[in-house]
Amino acid sequence: MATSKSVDRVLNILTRALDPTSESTVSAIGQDLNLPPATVYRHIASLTKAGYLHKAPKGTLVPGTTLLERFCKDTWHDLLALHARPFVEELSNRFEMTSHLGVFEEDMVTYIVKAEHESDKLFTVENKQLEGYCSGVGKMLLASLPEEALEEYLDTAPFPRLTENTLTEAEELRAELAEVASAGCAFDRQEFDEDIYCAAVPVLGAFGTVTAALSLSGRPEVFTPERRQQYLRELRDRSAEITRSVRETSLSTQE
Amino acid sequence: MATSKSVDRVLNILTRALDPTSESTVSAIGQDLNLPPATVYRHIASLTKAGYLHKAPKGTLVPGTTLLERFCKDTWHDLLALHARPFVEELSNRFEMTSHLGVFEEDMVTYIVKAEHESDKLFTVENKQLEGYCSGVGKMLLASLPEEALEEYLDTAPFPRLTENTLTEAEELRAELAEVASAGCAFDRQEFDEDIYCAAVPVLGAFGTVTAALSLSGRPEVFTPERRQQYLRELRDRSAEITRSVRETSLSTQE
DNA sequence: CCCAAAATTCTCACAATGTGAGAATTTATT
DNA sequence: AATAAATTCTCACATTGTGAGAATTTTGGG
Repeated sequence: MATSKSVDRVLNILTRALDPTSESTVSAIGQDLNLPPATVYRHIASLTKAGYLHKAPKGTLVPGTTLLERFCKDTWHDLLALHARPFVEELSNRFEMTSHLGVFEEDMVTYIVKAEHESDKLFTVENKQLEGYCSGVGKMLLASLPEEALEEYLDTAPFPRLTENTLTEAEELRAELAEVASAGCAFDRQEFDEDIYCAAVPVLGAFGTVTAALSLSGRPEVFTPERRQQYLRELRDRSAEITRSVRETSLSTQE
Repeated sequence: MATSKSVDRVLNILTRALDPTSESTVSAIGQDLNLPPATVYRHIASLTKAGYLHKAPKGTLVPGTTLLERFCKDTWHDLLALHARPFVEELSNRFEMTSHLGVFEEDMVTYIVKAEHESDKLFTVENKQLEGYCSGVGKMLLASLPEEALEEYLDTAPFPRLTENTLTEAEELRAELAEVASAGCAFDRQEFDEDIYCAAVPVLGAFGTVTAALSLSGRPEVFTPERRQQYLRELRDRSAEITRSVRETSLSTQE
């Protein structure tokens, strides 16, 4: 029963902070558990840094990004969308193309942020679900699924053919997703629509795993090999910034 | 930046264990974070004791009761029902009356466990929702609500009158609930049905707060003052056993 | 706008407390 | 039954967490 004091204290603090019935302010917790302020602050700093708690405006503590990502998918998606939007818009403006941020829910892709350029409109809509097997974001997310979940998805094959490039067979898609996984990016090569090409990269969350995917879509002509590389570079940079932005909010302001 | 090593380690372990994409076995975590087994085990013991993790059969770690109660209401209710059932049945048999375990959801009471004696059937059904203001379980749960939530509920007054004892006005109910809160038990004095009397006590969860209520219902005649005391004693004992049972599972077997 | 009262962060010296190797035990696996 | 793995225990050491108090920032009245 060699249980460590500091750890037990921290967990008590966390539990107390997560208790929905009592106001969770830093010093109230100190009172309740009668711990000296210095100690409580130190520990709450750890909890905050690790994404378990988040300091909301008026000094109250609320569940942090780690807990949200794991247990409150909707709230997490909202938070992610909030932080990602500026970057998605930046991408769209820079390249005069459409940029999406999408997540995976019940075998479907949901675009939670979309920014398009007036010159090049797409039919997609925020918060509407669409199939995963035939889009850049979808394939990126599928490729990041745990083994069994992916196999379950592949069991629903064959998939409806939408263009001559669509991957309709389980075997084709499995191979493609393996490549996507190892490359860390996905392309939709006119698999959904003859006139759309797309590049997508993963966005990492609190667990260091793929929580969303970020994409740029446009007319096939612009996706020359060298441009593709440029797009990927930009997408990767923005993706990293999104991850950082969400993580940092855990440490600083707003909800 | 005086952050403590053991605490940071524990939080890393917890995060790693909660990561849904990788198998969370005790030693796999040790590998990943390269920590010596002794250390990992010690810390996981703390996490388990505090209800943040739970050792599932084959050695995998799953979210514990504290997290479930706070973030996965449905799973929590299932778990609670599983553990409570034997005690609810015991109560029903012992007194040849009906016993319920109920929780509060969106302003309504849901009975998640019911045991009745053949001699004294009630019309209630497991998992069906019913109003809170006119039952023992309902009043016990209402009385345990945080201030604002209760006021919000009271704003929906007046409540439909079901018998001549029904508390229909916000003011009446507020006063009654204050008494219930301070007494730590609630009676339904034929407020819902002329032929039913009921006693209810709270059931505490991982936060030490009221997570459910346990009741005995029967014909009014049997609720003599001295019998009432006996019922309350039994209810309180069973309630404590339910709490203990759920908590201990965090330390031992099954999911 | 300013002052008082909290709240929060920092500093630091001390020893209490967490540490990890390894032995001992229990539990899977063949 | 035998072997391997997983888990718990033991223990001596110094690393690391501790909390009082001072210093700084933020908050909230008036």
